[in-house]
Amino acid sequence: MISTKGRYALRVMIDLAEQKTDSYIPLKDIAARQGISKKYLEIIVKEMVSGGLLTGASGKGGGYKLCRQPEDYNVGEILELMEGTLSSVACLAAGTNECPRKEACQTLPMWSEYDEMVHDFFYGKKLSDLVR
Amino acid sequence: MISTKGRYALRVMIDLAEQKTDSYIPLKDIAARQGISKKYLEIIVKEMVSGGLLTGASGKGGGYKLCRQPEDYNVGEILELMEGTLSSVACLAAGTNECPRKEACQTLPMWSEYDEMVHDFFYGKKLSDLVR
DNA sequence: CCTTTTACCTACTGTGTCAATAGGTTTTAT
DNA sequence: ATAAAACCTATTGACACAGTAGGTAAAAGG
Repeated sequence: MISTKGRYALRVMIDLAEQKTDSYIPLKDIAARQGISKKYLEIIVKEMVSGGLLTGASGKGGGYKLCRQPEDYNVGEILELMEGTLSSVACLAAGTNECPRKEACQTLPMWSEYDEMVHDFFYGKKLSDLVR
Repeated sequence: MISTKGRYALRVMIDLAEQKTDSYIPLKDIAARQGISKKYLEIIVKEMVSGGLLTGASGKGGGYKLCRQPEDYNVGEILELMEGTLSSVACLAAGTNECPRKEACQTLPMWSEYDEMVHDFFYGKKLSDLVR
């Protein structure tokens, strides 16, 4: 299951993509519009900044903004950043030590095929596709 | 992520589908072949019996067997039984109270589309497709 | 009847993640 | 100087995951 982290992150991205202005948008406003705890969003947005999805600016007049055009983001990279992985099974997630049953495993090909389908689905959706 | 419950259940089903005989197979043997704790498998297999995937027989000569032909099972029903749901997001899982943002939500259509794709993938795979 | 083999049952546990909350400090524009 | 914002560290309660432990009931063979 996609956790709130991934889902909220996506909603923040959409919210920002819908803003007309090029100035920074305070998290307070985003939280209010989306009905999400601002404190919790802080954690999420922080990861999005360090992951290169957003830029933040402190101080009065500060906030967050996209650092690319909406059509230059895809949903997959957003979800993968927040969820850590999009893999369906532990043995296919990045950074996992190889399964000793790898060669004999009768389910691995199915999981691989599944993961590829999921990857293609989310990496094929642009942020701009979700904007009103 | 698919948990060990779902993955192990699938391996048990495949293991049973590969047996030539029609007699009951002791869990001990399945656990040994699959390299999974027998105690843990007990919990999983119990759910599979009550879910109608397997039949069990106590006593000497007892064990477990499939109650249908391998081509009459699909992977989706096995995973859904063990995982509870295959839904990608909480708001689409069965038994969840409706999201108040449902109408306005800009991500819901994507999650629905995704869930449909996942459903079709797993319900389109038969157990017999995974047998050697 | 007794023993062996098997499923079946209840309970517990350590670890980790999820979804936040709390309370600060630093930065920046006015 | 002040207000508004991001940024930072720590903590928490609830729950699921992945088992483990120790027993009871059932069935077959001798």
